[in-house]
Amino acid sequence: MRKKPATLKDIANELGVSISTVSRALRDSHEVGEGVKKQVRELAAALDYHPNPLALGLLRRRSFTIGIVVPSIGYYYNHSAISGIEQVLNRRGYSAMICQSQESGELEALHVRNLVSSQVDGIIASIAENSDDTAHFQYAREKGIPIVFFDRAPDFPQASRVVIDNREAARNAVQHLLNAGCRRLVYFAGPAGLRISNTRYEGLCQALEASGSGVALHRVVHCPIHQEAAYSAMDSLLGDGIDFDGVFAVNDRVAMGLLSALIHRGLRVPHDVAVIGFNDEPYCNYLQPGLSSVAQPSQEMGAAAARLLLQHLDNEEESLSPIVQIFDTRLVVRESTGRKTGIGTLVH
Amino acid sequence: MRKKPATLKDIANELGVSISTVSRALRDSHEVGEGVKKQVRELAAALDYHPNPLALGLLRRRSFTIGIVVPSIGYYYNHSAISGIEQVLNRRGYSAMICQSQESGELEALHVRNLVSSQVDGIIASIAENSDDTAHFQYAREKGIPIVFFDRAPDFPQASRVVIDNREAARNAVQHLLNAGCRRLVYFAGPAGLRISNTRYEGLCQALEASGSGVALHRVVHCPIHQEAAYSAMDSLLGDGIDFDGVFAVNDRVAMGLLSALIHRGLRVPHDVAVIGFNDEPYCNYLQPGLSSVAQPSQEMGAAAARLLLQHLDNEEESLSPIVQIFDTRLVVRESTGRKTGIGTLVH
DNA sequence: TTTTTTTACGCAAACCTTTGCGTAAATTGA
DNA sequence: TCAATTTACGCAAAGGTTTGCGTAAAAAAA
Repeated sequence: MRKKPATLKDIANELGVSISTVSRALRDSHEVGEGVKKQVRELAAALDYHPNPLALGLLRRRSFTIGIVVPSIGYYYNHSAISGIEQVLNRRGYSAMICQSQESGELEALHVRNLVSSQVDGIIASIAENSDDTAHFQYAREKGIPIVFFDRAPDFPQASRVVIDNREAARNAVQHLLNAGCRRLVYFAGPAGLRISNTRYEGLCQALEASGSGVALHRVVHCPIHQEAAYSAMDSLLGDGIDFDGVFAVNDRVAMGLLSALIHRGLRVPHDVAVIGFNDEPYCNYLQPGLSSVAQPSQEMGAAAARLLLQHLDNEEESLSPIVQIFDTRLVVRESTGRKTGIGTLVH
Repeated sequence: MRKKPATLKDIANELGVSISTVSRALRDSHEVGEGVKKQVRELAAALDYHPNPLALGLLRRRSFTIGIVVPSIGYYYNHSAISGIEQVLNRRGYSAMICQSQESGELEALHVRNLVSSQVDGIIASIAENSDDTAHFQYAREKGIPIVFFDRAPDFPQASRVVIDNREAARNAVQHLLNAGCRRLVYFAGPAGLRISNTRYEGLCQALEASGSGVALHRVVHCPIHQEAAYSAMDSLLGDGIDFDGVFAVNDRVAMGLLSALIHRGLRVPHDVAVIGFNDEPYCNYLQPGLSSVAQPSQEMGAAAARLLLQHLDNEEESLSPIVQIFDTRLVVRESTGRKTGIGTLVH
């Protein structure tokens, strides 16, 4: 037996006034006498009245629901960002529908169209790895639904985005590898269709060019974003007899897998091979050796994306033009890129 | 400029029929002629009509929003469970408000009361570590809002729960340590007020008792659920000169931290000390040595919790009595509890 | 005192949908 | 052919809230 929540009508009937008066009293309108106001407020508190969000939404033509679409909530970056999104959203009374594309463009499109059917007020998204078709986002935009991308954004100028400078971040990471003495690099790029990975590749090339001769990229390795896949990929790379002394990985999952393969093959990290990842996941510091990485302020970026979306929702009519926010990254140096001549961290 | 979604009225006006007829036509009522039905359906498709969820909700007295309260979305168990919850919920058109208690009972209470104000249809929760005050859940129940706990459940018989048998799981884990040859154990229990930790402690004791003499629990260590805290705690434990050869940790975060401290202190795992954690987080396999752990089907448990909640919502009036679902755990054995006489995995 | 202004409230529409009930017209049965 | 039934639709209420407009009574101004 569900208790019916108190409504304005309940208060109005009890007090013998009209519903409008109660509504105005609770909003502290000057059109209501002080005596009545006081009575209304007291009774509202006694009945534990809370305005019905659906009625408000119906009136305001808002569902107060936004859609979140990410490849996987399992990625540290994503659940960390969602955490930031939720914190901003909850304060404003919004709730979220979280959808996982599982790195599938088709599933992503399905989710987005479902969200539009559900009449969400806005969408925050990080796209699937091979998602170059943006028809579903176009569809949402045509319905007037604002979109904010974060982390992985497609080429879609009609939406705001919260991202990092992937080129620069990669350049810095690779420069760090070079500074550590690496000369023959391998790039573990993740899936071939991943835009941010390609952008990071450009940064990698820039760093190589800037450093002049004597350094080279010996291989770009593609594999799914799994530890296992990265492990296998590194294992077969070593089997091929490729000669390298530094690895830049598109993210920490991949780095974690390949690191494990290196160790199991008897290579010393960083003595034989230095490794750097991306995202600075919480376990990086606890791998052996500790994994150097590029840290992104994921939670802040999620919060920023949510704030941006709210901003678009608040300026509904003026149709705010898309905004791009670029966040800074931070290089976190650990043992996996320690100086080659340094004391090996693996010597227990 | 927000496009107004098509409504029944739009279709009705266009076709010169009444709103009710359109509504019935779309629901394929026998009270509408075939010709009209066809016209309505075609126009609905052309206008890309989707029923307004708020109007439906208002009518059905449902917000189609549920609240999720967890200590932190950063814990693997939680975001994995949330993933399962969302999948079940989204299919039924529900959205979620995710709240993090940050392990604070006060914040948890605040969140729950806010959710009640937001008139959520139900709540799925895993409680904060020291949350023995259940007044806020009581408050929600009095409003007729169904609650399903998962993982960490308080002593609150008016709500369903989806849990594991923590006593048995701990007993098995400790038995495994004993089988591996451990005789002097330490329990890294996490925060003192954590119910599941205390229950696991009971399981630990049962395993010790069952194994007769010759084995003993040498210390119970309390610390917050952080790698850093666990590292420090283990570090000072070693400083105290406590003699032990096996560690059972309340979860993998704690295990990861203490493992790191052991390694840095020069101890060999599992040769000198065997370690087992809980939850089987994705990185367990990639620590050095690989961390043995107790796996819970977190995503399935989240999905089960969501299904249970929907079940309660569907049987609203009959007021289904609380249901308890207990899931099986699985021991995942890795190097950290490998045979003492085995080849050390640390020898690179 | 009369007129104008202010105060303090109520009515009703709007937001969108479902559904019980009423009712013409068409169909069936006698 | 007339009554009884069926078919196919419309009306209106309900769900909870906000808000423009109308209007009595009270207060202020003339």
